[in-house]
Amino acid sequence: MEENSQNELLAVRRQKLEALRAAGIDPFGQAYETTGAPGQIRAAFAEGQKVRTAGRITAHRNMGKSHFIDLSDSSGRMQVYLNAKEVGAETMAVFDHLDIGDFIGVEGETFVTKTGEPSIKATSFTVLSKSLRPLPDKWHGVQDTEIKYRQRYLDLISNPESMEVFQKRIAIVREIRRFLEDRGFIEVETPMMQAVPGGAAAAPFKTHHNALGVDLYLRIAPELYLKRLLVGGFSKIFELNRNFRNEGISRRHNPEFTMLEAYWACADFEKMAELVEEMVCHVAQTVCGTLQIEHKDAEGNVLRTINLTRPWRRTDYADLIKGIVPDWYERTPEQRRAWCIENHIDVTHCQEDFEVTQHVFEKLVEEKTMNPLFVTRCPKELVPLAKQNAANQSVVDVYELVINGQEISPGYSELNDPDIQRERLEHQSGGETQKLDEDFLTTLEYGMPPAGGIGIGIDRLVMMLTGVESIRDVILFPHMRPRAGT
RNA sequence: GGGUUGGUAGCUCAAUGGUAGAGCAGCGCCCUUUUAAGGCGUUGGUUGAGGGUUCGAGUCCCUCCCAACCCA
Repeated sequence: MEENSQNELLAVRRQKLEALRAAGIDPFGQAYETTGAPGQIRAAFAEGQKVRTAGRITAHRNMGKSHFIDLSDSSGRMQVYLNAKEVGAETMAVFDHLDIGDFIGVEGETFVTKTGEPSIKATSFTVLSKSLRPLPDKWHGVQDTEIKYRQRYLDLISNPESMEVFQKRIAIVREIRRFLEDRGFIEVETPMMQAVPGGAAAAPFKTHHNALGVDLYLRIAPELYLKRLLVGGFSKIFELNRNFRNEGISRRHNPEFTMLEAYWACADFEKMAELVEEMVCHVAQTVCGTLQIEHKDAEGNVLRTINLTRPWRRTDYADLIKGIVPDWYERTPEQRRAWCIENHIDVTHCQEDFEVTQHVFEKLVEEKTMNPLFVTRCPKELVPLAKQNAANQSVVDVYELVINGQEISPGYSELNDPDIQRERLEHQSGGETQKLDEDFLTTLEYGMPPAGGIGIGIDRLVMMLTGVESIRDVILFPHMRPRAGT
């Protein structure tokens, strides 16, 4: 396939490459000083300015003796006008060897065309990089999901809406950092390779350190190390980085994903809920400019609007369950299972009674909750690292924040009693349990201040704020099965 | 892991079991303010891979690969 059809398109570009070289022009040029990126010049446009800019040629409109080209990069697009009479025949001969996809630098003066388009009238241009392969369709861009994910650069070049989502993601992460730092939290870095993969219940990736001769695991959560820092005297810390879980890939799961965890000494889960509420609203207001987040389908119809207006609803876990089945907690475990079967909720995979209840919660509360909801005081079995409630030892002082039908953020009053922590970790039950990190338990014995802690799944937060349905659309390079030859 | 849908030109998409097409891109020509520029002409295919059924397969059957969606 590469031999025939593709090669004809490639051959033409290779010929132009050689033609440039024959004309004494380096097709892969040097540094080029600019007065601004294409999108910046367009955004701050003023007529009659001498400017220099650089970018990729993404469109070419040939009028005979004059040409219009679009130069683009992540900043946006700027039109360049090239007139044979003004730049001369020699320069136009060089221009004939350029293609859509090439990078050039342009020098000229700004003006507005008679159709009102801000433009640069080029006096000269410089070849910065020859593109040897054709770009995707200029109008439809890349539609093939496989190409979008495997060759993200093509998606970014040709699909402005994809570029916009990633720009928003970058802004969201930046605003979260700014928000936390403004409130006195400092960002720390803890190990991504851990001897005991703790802090969550998940299958880890295993690796090996040759010099030490030990197996290590990519972290599934930073929690236990951040708590070691609370013991060490830090009182307001956060880490915003990657976690790794060796589990299935789906619309909502990528093997590596970005997590924010923050800890605040002498705070509790209620104070953390306040913090998260403020933070998400700050980010939405700053990045999206609104607290009403519209999710649209491919045709642009609004599917739903998520209303982030404060205050956010807070309801106890048990009350939410009772809202579905009022006498749920008066029933026996067998009766609860029977109710699930009657109501077509598959709980065959649930080993323990609390898992049955949790499954009902996930299907009938979580998945149906679009606007923010803090689910408070969850069953203690679900959260072995949180403090038990003083009045009701069967629940823990936590919230689970649900937005957009997904768990976006948990927040705890952190368990700081080393003996209870040991017991809770040793007596976990159900399908998923956490590893026992002896070194962490020893650390707790030195004394950890009471603290509030939160986690926020950044990918899911970005999905919620940008209205995309798949985690792959908010991760630049989502994991795919490797393909031979690529 | 199970189910559904899909894979055709560089890209976006067509094609009752009966000669594989269009638009864009490319190439050639015309055009000095266009913007999915326009007009005329033109190149380009092992239809994801491999088997099978048939006079004849992009299309039907089987196996495999890749992807998306749903379920677990």
